[in-house]
Amino acid sequence: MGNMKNTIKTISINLFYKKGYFATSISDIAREAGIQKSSIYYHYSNKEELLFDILKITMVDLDENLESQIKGVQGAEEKMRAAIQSHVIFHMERQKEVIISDSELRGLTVDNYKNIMKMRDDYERKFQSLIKDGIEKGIFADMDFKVASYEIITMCTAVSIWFNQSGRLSKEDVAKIYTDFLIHGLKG
Amino acid sequence: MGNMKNTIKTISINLFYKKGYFATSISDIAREAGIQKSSIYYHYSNKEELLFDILKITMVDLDENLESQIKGVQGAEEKMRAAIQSHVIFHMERQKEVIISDSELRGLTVDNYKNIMKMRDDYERKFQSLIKDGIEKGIFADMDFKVASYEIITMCTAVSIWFNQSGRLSKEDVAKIYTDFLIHGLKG
DNA sequence: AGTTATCTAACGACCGGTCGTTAGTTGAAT
DNA sequence: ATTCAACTAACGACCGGTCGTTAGATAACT
Repeated sequence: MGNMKNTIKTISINLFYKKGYFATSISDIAREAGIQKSSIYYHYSNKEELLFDILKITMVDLDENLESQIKGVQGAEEKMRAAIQSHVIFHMERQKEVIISDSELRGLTVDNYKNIMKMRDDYERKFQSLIKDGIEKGIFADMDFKVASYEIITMCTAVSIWFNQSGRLSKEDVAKIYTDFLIHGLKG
Repeated sequence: MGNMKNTIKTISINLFYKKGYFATSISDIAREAGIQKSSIYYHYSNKEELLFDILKITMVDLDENLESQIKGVQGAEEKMRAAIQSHVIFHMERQKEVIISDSELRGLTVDNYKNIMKMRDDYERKFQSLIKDGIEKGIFADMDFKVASYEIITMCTAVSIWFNQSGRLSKEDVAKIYTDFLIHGLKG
């Protein structure tokens, strides 16, 4: 699996997802990694840093994913379609990490919490810009763009909860359904 | 505040909401209630029963709310509007409890978990029936009714996360925005 | 007298984290 | 080429503290 630090991170993602951050002990992680719990502290200075590392990387990847997918796309509707698709597919591919990101923010101390929330706000504002742009161009109906961004992001984020990799629908199927549904909502 | 059992429940809702179920200790609850932690055990046989009590009542109320709001309403679209409005408004009025319901299911043992999930499934199926009905009558576009139910329910549930009682928008404003947006999505 | 509600006191288990130590590796100085 | 200091990665024992829970005493009300 490569180096131990990565092993610890991967195991932590699985355990935090399965049992939750607080219910997962350092001993649990060490046991699965096949080392003593004290050895964890060579790689991470405390439990929270481990959580923060996971949350931070997930947010960075999510944001980079969005930027790369909308870059170069022309037209307000097409840009929004790309953004929705990017968000939905990321949340199907990185299910465990995004579920941790949504449910374990309480494990962070103030500074780290603010750090993550800042990234979230920035990400949210990118969707709001896309909505505003579509409204100004008359492609989307006139609406409260902030509420619209919450509607879109929360709905697309929740796909991580119910989507089943080996289920009836492919990621592309789901992305298409979500995109069409939301574009109709935006066009009004 | 009435009897102690109710006081304990109300305090628990606030603490579970603010700090999370696992991070809230029986001592925390007792301290706020002004009693010793052992006295909690006179009213609840263990910590999980306290959580289960909160989750169960919330689900029962949510379901009763839905039934009473769609009862007597005529027409597939109008019935769906009533259902969405019922769900959204409940999630703005009972923010703390529904957030606990969505994030603390891991605190339940198998039997209690199954109990709650059964109620959730039943509730979900009621939305699916409404969608199927609208599709059959040609009012909604032809679509995957299961995915559509996930789209609607998860989006409307998440209103509990961002809605601010003393914010810019009233509950009725938000309900209207959500209902219109989703009906457009359903009509395609 | 009996019941209800609370108290004090303690329990065993487990937690996150620290400590001193060790074995193996690396890299520069001699 | 050999020596030696620093670094990496891990060990196992242990700490103070908190947790949920239980047992038994006690006070207040009916």
